[in-house]
Amino acid sequence: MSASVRRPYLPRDERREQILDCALAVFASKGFHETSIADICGRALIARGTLYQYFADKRDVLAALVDRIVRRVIDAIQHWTPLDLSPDMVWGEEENITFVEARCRQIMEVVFADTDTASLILRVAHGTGFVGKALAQIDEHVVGVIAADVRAHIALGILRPLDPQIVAEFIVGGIQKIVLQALEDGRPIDVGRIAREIGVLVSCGLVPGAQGPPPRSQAPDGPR
Amino acid sequence: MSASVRRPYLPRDERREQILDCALAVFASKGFHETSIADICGRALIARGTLYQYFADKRDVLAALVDRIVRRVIDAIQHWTPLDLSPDMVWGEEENITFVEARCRQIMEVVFADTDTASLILRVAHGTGFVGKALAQIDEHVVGVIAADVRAHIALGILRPLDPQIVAEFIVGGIQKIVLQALEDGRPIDVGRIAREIGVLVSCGLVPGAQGPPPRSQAPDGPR
Amino acid sequence: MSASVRRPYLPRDERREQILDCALAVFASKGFHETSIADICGRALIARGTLYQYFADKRDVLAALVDRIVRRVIDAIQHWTPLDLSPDMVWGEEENITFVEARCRQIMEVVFADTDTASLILRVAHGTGFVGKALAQIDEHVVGVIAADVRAHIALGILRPLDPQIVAEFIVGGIQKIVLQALEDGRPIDVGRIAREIGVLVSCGLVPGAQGPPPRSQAPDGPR
Amino acid sequence: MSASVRRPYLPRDERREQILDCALAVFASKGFHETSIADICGRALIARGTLYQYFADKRDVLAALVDRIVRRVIDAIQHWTPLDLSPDMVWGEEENITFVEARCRQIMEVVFADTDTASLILRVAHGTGFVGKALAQIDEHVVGVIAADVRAHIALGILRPLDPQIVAEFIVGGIQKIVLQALEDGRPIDVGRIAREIGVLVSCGLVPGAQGPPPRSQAPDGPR
DNA sequence: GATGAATGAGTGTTCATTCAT
DNA sequence: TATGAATGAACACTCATTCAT
Repeated sequence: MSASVRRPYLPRDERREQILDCALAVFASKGFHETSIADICGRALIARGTLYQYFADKRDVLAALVDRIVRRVIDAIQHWTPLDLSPDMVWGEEENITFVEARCRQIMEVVFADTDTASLILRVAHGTGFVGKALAQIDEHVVGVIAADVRAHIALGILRPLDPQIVAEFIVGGIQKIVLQALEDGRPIDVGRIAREIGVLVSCGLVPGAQGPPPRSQAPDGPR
Repeated sequence: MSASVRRPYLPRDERREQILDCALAVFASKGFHETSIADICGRALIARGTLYQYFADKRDVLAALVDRIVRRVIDAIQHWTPLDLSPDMVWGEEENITFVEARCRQIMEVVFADTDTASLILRVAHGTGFVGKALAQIDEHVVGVIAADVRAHIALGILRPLDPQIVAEFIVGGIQKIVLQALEDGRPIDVGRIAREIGVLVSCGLVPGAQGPPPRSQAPDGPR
Repeated sequence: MSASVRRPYLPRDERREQILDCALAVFASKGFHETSIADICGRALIARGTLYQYFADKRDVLAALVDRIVRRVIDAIQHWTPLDLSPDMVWGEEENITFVEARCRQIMEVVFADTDTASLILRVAHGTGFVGKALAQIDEHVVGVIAADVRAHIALGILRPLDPQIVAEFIVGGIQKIVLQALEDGRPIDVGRIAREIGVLVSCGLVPGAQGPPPRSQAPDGPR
Repeated sequence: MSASVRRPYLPRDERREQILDCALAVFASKGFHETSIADICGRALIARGTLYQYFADKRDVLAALVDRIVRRVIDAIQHWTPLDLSPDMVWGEEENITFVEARCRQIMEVVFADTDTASLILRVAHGTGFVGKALAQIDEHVVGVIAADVRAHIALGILRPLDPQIVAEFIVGGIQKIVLQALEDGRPIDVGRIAREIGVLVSCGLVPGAQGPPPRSQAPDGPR
């Protein structure tokens, strides 16, 4: 991202951010343990000692990075459109599909601020103990929102009475898997299409019902 | 698991297996990088040098471990009951639920040979490059089987024409997430219940259709 | 040589040279394999890790050392006075003795920059594969110069038609043996005397001819 | 040499000799430090532990090997034809050449029991402290014999009064160098030719005297 | 006598971290 | 503030040697 020209004496905050940018890039591509302080500093064009003026140690760099991500994600989630459950609203199959679809898109977009962030969250997360805790917050929040959605709908009798927590974890995990797989295969991600597929799947299930969703123009027609 | 007496001149193959058992336990609980050769040997009650009579180096231990797991899992998958698509079969909603349920149970059981294996697969997997490649095989196989199932059903018009690959990845990812979450929370896993929920969700969707599944006794009625 | 104070933040090049000096001393006295990194660092009063900021590994230290020696020796050889073969020159027995004597002195002086270097060249040389290759260059150069001298003289009919290569190797080997023997016995080396003896031997042979060299004051008169 | 078929339960002395043969081969080609016990045992087709029933440790193997060589060489030297100095013998230039030639041939033949022995003596010798001492005996003996020859001739006025020790070391060193060089280049060694050349060189010198040696059929006529 | 499983001291090497400049 | 030389704890790995079988 940054990797700007050598510009000594940067204002403190900017330098800190720059280091974090570089660290993110390197962590994402090599993983935490495989990344050396030298890697980060090399990319940031600073001496190794300089980094220690901004961070206590290597873990602290990752911690700050994760913290920044968690803050951003949770902040984004807070601005998600809440579920509209006004009693006079008609909530049919199509409404539900659209809603799930929207949520999926939101999740992917929040995790996909950029590829590096996604990679860090999905790959580096597990494995490094102390980070797991922090990143778990993200999942908790996302899963929490979904679970709340589901629970509310169930309470209204709009949705089938499944375990909201399981459903939420299942959905989030499914999305993450698809993203992760694309990441590892180096495939691009068609957010719109994936979100729609998941929307239909989660809302209507695999077995075609009487009033299944109307066919769409970009409807998939087979295996990829 | 292992933890035998001091210097008990084990036959070559047994010792090797024992070391792998110990390595699995330690890797699962501490991660690859945090685990030292001394950790493994300490648990196996052998000298550090002994390990090197069986494995070329530390990576080789993990590689052998992963290899063993991959072999077991793939072998297990090979024995999964194939999809019965005899033309005279009536394939309704309930049949599909049961089928998905069974598959979920199979996946969880294969990954849950034991907790350590699950932890290794789900947590250590991503991160160390060469392991990712090997473990990816497992996912590929599992996803492949599911995708094939879905594709076959779609071809028969039994299932909605969604992208089989996406559906398969979604299901596998969802299951993994639920397992992983339970693992991290230290919660036990009610394989039967989870499988049923997923079966219903994936088959019928959240929106209750005309002929949804019949209510069950142990139906969930709220958040956990 | 070296042995400076603790932690004296030396400029990069100086530190490198100092480490090489220390390495030379230790390698010369203990040999490559018997020398540990700790030995070198102990002598240089630096931490073990510091050495690795200047050299890739242990072999690299020896390689750098040998490289430095080879460079110096070959450089010295390049400045040796070439053979004067102007046609009007009278080239008799005495001239030849003096010439051989001078060459011997040059060889010994080049190898005797110091005792450690001599020891390294003559003792450590053979044994460690990659060093042999490098040090072979020195011998090749020296032998090459001698052989060229002999060949030129033979062409002019001044010298007996013996095989120049054999003669050159014989002379160089003879000198090395004498030096090595002195080194192992801890004897000092009387370069002048040895050079003169070899000069006479090689020029006139053991059998006294008609016009042999005139007697000298310090002529040896028996066994040592 | 040996490396015979697997024949367990060999008579003690034969097995010992076989191990020494194998050790010689490996030491000669890889050097002492680069050779592992496993190398030797692998070649001898015995288990590693077996070696320790014949030798105390690795050094002991080399020591025994060197001892065997020293014994053989010194024994051979003892049977060298002594110098014939009967007063009625005519000792001219040609006699001296022939004598030196014979001695050279003897030296090379003794050192050339086989290539491996030569390699061991000339390459492994220096470098490994304790072996140096043992192998020094060989040199001492050889040099001693030559020096005695020279000294005796000088006393009779047959040879020029040079330092016998220096002359002897020079000759031995020269021969060793030629052999060593051939060894390293993988060249074969023409013992006869080399001996003759050295004979002439050492006896008559490079400067052609009045009655130099008569031309021979295989006289060299230029550089190789 | 022969085996090879087990040992563990010894060493090379890495790299996050410190600190004099 | 920025530097990079210096550090040293930590660790992987080797291999001669022992000893139960």
